Amino acid sequence: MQARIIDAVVEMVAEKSISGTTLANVASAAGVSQGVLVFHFKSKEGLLTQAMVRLLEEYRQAWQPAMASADPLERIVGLVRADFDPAICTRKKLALWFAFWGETAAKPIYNRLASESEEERFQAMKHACEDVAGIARISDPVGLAQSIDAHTDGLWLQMHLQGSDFTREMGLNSALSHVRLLLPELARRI
Amino acid sequence: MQARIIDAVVEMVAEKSISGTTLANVASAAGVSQGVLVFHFKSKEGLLTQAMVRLLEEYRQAWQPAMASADPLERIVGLVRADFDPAICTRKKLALWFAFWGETAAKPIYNRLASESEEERFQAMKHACEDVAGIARISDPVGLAQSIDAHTDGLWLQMHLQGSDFTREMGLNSALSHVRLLLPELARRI
DNA sequence: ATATTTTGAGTAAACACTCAAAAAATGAGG
DNA sequence: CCTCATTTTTTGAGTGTTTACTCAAAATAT
Repeated sequence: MQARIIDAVVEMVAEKSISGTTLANVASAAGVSQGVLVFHFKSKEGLLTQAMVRLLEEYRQAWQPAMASADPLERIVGLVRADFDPAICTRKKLALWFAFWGETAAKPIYNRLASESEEERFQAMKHACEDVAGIARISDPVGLAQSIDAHTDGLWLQMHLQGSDFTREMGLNSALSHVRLLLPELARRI
Repeated sequence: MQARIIDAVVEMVAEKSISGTTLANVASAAGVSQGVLVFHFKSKEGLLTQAMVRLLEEYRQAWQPAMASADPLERIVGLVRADFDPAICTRKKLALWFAFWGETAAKPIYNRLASESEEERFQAMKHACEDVAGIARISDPVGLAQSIDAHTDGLWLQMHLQGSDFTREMGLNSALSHVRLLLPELARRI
C-alpha cells in the first residue's frame, strides 16, 4: 500500500511537478482516499520526502554494488554507468530529481537529503580516483572526481531539458568518452 | 514598476520556490496590490515566465559580448567565465534556474525557454570549439563543447546544493582547470 | 477630457488536513 | 477452525484557510 502510494506520488510529481501535486490527485492516482495518505505519511511534505528517500535509495543501490571491485577503474566506470542505468536514468526519475532540486532552496529537508546523497556518492568517486592514481599518472585525483561527477550531472540536465532528443545511450557514451579523455592511459580498458 | 515586481518575484522564488510563491507574497514584497500584478502580467504563470525571460536575457548578456572575439579560445573562456560571473552566478539566481528546471516537465513554456537558451549558448560553444580545432589538435570539437558545458552545469548543481561551502571562485577555478585539461596545448594561455 | 494604472474588497475554487465511523486484519481462548 | 474483542487501516464527508483571479471605483498620467 505504502509503495503503491509512493508510486502515485512519483507519477504525479513527474507529470505535474511539486506545485501541481496535490493530496487529491495523488489519492486518485493511487486509487485510495486522501485520508490514508495523511494516515501513513502525516502530510504532503512527508509524502514527498518519502518519495525522495526512495529515489535516493534506488540510486544508491545502482552504484553501491560496483564499489566492491578491487579495481578502481572498474569502480569509476561502475559509478558512471549507474548514472545511465535504465532503472535510474528515466525521464520520470530525472523529472523527480530536478523537481526536488528546485525546492532545495525553500525546503531544507530536501536539501539535506540531496546533499548527503551527493556527498556519499562523491566520496566513492573520490576514493576510486585516488586509487586509480596508483595505476596511472594522475596529477589531481580530486579534480578528476569532480570533473567526472560534474560531467554526468551536466548530461542529466541536458537529458532532462532536451527530452527524447538526448537518449540515455548518448549520455552514457558521452560520459565514458569523457572518462577516456581524462584517463588516456586507461582508455583502452573502458 | 514592472521591474520592481519582477525583482519581488525573483526574491520570492529564490526564497520559497515556485510552489511557495503566491500573488499575495509577491505583491507584499513589491509593495503593490495583487491587482496590479494581474494587470501587468495577466497571471501567476505570466509573472513567472517574465521572471524567467529576464533571467535568460541577463545570462545572454553575460556571455554574448565575448563572442565578438576573433580568438576562439578567448570565446570559450568567455563563455565559461560568464557562468561564474558575479552578476550571474549568485545563490538567488541559481535557485531560480533550478526552480524553473524543476517545473519544465510540467510547464512546457519553461521547457521551451530553457531549451532555446541552452541551445543558443551551446551553438556558441560548439562554434568556438570547432574554430579552436584550427589552432590545436582536437579530435572531437562537438564532444569538447559538450564536455565543457556539461562540466559547468554540473558545477552549478554543486553550488546550488552545497550552498556557501562551494564558492563562485572555486567553481570558476574548477571549470577553467577542466578546460586546461581538455586543451593542454593552449593551457598556458588560460 | 481621456487613457492608463492602481487599488482593495470580493469570489469561487482548490488546498492541506481532520475525524468519526466503517472495514479489515490480528490473535488468543474455546 | 471458529468466535469475538482489540487493533490497525481505510473511508469520505467536512473544515477552515489559502489560492489565483475579478472588477468597480479611485488615482494618476497624458
